[in-house]
Amino acid sequence: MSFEVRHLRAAEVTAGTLSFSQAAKILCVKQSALSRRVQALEQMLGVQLFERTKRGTFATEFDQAFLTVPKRILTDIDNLLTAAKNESYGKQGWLAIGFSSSLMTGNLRFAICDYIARYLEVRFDGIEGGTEKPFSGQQARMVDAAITPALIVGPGITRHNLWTDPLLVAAPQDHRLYFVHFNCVSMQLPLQL
Amino acid sequence: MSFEVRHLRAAEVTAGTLSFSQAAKILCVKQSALSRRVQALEQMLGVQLFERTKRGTFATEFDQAFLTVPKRILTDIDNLLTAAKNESYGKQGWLAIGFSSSLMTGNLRFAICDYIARYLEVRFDGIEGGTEKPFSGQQARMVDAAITPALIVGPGITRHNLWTDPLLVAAPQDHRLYFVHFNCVSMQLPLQL
DNA sequence: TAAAAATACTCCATAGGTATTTTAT
DNA sequence: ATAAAATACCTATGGAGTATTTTTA
Repeated sequence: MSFEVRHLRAAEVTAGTLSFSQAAKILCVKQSALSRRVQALEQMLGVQLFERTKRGTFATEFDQAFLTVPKRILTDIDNLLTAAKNESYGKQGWLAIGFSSSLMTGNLRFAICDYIARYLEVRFDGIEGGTEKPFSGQQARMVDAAITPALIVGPGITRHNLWTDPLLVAAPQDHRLYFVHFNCVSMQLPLQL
Repeated sequence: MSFEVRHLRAAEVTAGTLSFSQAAKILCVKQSALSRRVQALEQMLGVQLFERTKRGTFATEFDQAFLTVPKRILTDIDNLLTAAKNESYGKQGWLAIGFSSSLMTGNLRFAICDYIARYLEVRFDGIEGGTEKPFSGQQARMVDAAITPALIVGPGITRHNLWTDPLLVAAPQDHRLYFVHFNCVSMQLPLQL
């Protein structure tokens, strides 16, 4: 048997619901099918991910640590599909901003909404990542800029402090939209830059 | 049809060989099967990845940009499988070293072989990454240390120069094996540290 | 009783193999 | 003539549904 995306999806949803039956409903398969999927995954990994008692399903300690990686993989895949659909994308008028949902509140949310309303000709695409350093390395190349509390460094990446505490914007120095739109965002943000 | 890992593998290998026939051999399937896999992927993405002329197969412009992401996803998946297999792993006696295959030659290869032979009680697990900054972000937490020409920085990561040119070892500062075994590796490496 | 998970059994969808065609070198 | 890619056709593997069992609340 080969490792496939469906195994990761099964683990993800099951970990979310802590119930095979519910997870099966969400994934539109029967409980028996999902049960086997997770079993197959566990067998391939050689690790037990869930503890099944008759009064509930629990994630094992290992699973909790394990799951962060699949989450990122699945996010990557989702973004991949989205990005491909918008192939025209890389060309013009798009601004893809990566962010952690936990940051999308208060001033930041307001500033971005304002920007979207103000610059209608720029299509805005928010790509949500996990809560922890969501846009490192190559992923940073899928978004035009990332707003993150984590430290992203690398050749060709510049940062701007948004607040005095380490909340940064990281973007490729030579990015096509850098000079055109990025500065616009900066201007609109009611934040010290 | 659902998007699965095999589609990414097909695209990756095909982009590497620029030949469906060769890629099929590598993946141990028939040329016809691979051809259909890639077609299915292209259809799902709604984008042409390869240009098939009778005098060769070429990656489209989009594909070249596109492929960096699948590469990372596949590396993540491979590491996921490796790491899970060695769940006992995190506990003791394991040393997971990430490296780029291009580096695994000459002195470095010799040094590591020597270390393996000398410290039989330490199980060694090499995790191979791509040629470019293979072990960034979360990935760095899956290996005990990475040997890389790229600059890996982050909170809790220390580096040691192996050569005077920027070939570094990056490892979490508080890593359980850091003081115990990492220094041993250092001692055994016939390199200036 | 009800509800969740595992399992035996069956079925069929589909991924892959075989064979063939086309076209270019 | 050879070699690569696409396609039609067929096969069979394995994933999913159905039905059943077990156990707990």
